[in-house]
Amino acid sequence: MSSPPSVTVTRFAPSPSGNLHVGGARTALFCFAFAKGRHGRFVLRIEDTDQKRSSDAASLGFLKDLEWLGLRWDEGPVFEAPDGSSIGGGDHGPYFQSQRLEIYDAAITRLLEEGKAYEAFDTAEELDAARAAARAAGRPFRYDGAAALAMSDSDRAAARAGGKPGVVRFRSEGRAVTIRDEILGEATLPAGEVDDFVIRKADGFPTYHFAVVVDDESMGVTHVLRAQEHFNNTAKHLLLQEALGYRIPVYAHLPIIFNPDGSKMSKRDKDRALREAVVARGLEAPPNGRDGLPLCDQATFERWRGDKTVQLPGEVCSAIAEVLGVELPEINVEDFRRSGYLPEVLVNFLALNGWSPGNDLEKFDLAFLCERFSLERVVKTPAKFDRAKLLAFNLDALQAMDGETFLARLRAHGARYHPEFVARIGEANFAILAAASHPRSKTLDEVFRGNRFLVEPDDGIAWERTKAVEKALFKGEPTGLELLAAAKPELEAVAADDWSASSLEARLTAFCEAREVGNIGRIAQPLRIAVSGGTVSPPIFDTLAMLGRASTLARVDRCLASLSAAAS
RNA sequence: GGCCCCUUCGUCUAGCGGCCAGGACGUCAGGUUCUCAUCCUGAAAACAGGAGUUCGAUUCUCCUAGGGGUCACCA
Repeated sequence: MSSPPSVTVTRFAPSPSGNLHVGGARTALFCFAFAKGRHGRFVLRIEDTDQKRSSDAASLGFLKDLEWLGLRWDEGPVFEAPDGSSIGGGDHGPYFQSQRLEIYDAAITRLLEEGKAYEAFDTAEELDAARAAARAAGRPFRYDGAAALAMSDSDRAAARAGGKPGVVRFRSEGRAVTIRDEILGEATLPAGEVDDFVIRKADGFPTYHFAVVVDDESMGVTHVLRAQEHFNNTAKHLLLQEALGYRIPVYAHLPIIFNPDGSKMSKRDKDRALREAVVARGLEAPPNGRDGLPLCDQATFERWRGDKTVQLPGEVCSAIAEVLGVELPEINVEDFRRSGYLPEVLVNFLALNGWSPGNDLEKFDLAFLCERFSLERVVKTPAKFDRAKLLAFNLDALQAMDGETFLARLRAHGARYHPEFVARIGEANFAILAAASHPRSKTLDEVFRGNRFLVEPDDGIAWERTKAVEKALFKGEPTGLELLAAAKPELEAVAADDWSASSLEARLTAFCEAREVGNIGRIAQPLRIAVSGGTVSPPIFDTLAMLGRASTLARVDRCLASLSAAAS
């Protein structure tokens, strides 16, 4: 059943090698918005024609990320969303290219029969040599099909029988091709630019170019929105479409998203960040994980440490970073989710890289984007991904929430990424923590990362003698430590069943006034250090309330004992 | 290197022949605050360069420079 041409159909066609990264997410977002805004269909197709690089686990990861962003596909792999609803399916499947081999073969057979494609039996070595020769001569390599074309049927039969793996190449005849693009305009690749490219690999799988063209046709795709790096490829696709008698979809090539330094965003950035940290610390061996075993073997670690081109598996990279306390740059959608960004914020921010609604409007949701998105307003220039602005957007969105929503979303994030923390802190205290953190958090995750002291055992608190700690504890008259000792009886005077932020505040405010120590900060800071080990925590009375009477007093005692001795 | 594309504050962008070139993030300077963060005021900050076209160019054309993409049996 094919769609009437009046229906807009877009598709997002990732290859499942790795995770969905923000560039891909932005492409998917625009595809989604464009289709939805025109009451069309958004198709998801998995381009797994590279057997070496594809894996089932990776393709499933994509689905989860897209769903999280709110980009539900109308057709594609079937996926059960967390809310129990089902996404995907459709009449144009299968949606995994690896399951569509017969379809491609039929089309290739047709081209072969019509003389628009031919078999070739060049070895990788021969091709490499030809490429090297072209390079040495200072000209670009273009495949010369003369020899393959000159083969007779019996030559080919002999080659096949001899077990020589052959490929099928498209006969482009070196024609000039004009590409029409909704964003970039019109461009002509001169004759000779497109050579006889491979359409079926020796392993029997189609190449990307061929599969894309066949699938876009059979899935009724009317608009191809994809990254600008595909612009030149369009010439090949146009040639194939003409040879196969297909419709030509509208093309729109989206600007690429880069790192702030202009490099491509990729997993490599994580390896680089981790390697720098490892080298800076002089680490010679892989650290141990929670189970006490090294996170990877010594040889792998050394090779990775010394060679910038070597990458560690993603999980190993993250695990080592976590043990070392190194923050890796977020690259994949999952990374941003783990870091505590909101999906609606990521959607909003991603849309702003390459598109804007005009009129100085920056904050909007997915529905607005669907309604307003248009190709005319997509810019031509590549964007550099600005995490600082994303962070500011996230803060704004967090602050715009009501307390209840913040609590619910914080809880969901905690359940997913910090289950032990959530279990230990308990329901009532979690609510206090959420309320106290709400006005001061830029991400969901920092609430958990920054407040570990709340769930540590009392004797697990260690006091680092940083400058800020020294100042708060040992400077002034009286010193912070002396004030802390003096305030201890005040804390003890608050009964366990009266232990709340408000009673503590009343008590300690009175204490400050009586002692004429002035600002409440004079006692807040020593207390904060005593109970948390550091100089940063939620407002002090909330902090003490969450800790409870016993823990607070135990920690103050330990602090006094440990640091008074050190001071003298 | 060949071919293709691109060029407004540090960054994301608005602008579609006549604007004191606007907004946001960031930065800087003040202020509020028990830490952190938030919050409030204010400021600095851009049309890559050169020729044209035009009464008039950020806007149109060309050239130069710079940036990007692509030249696989990867997508």
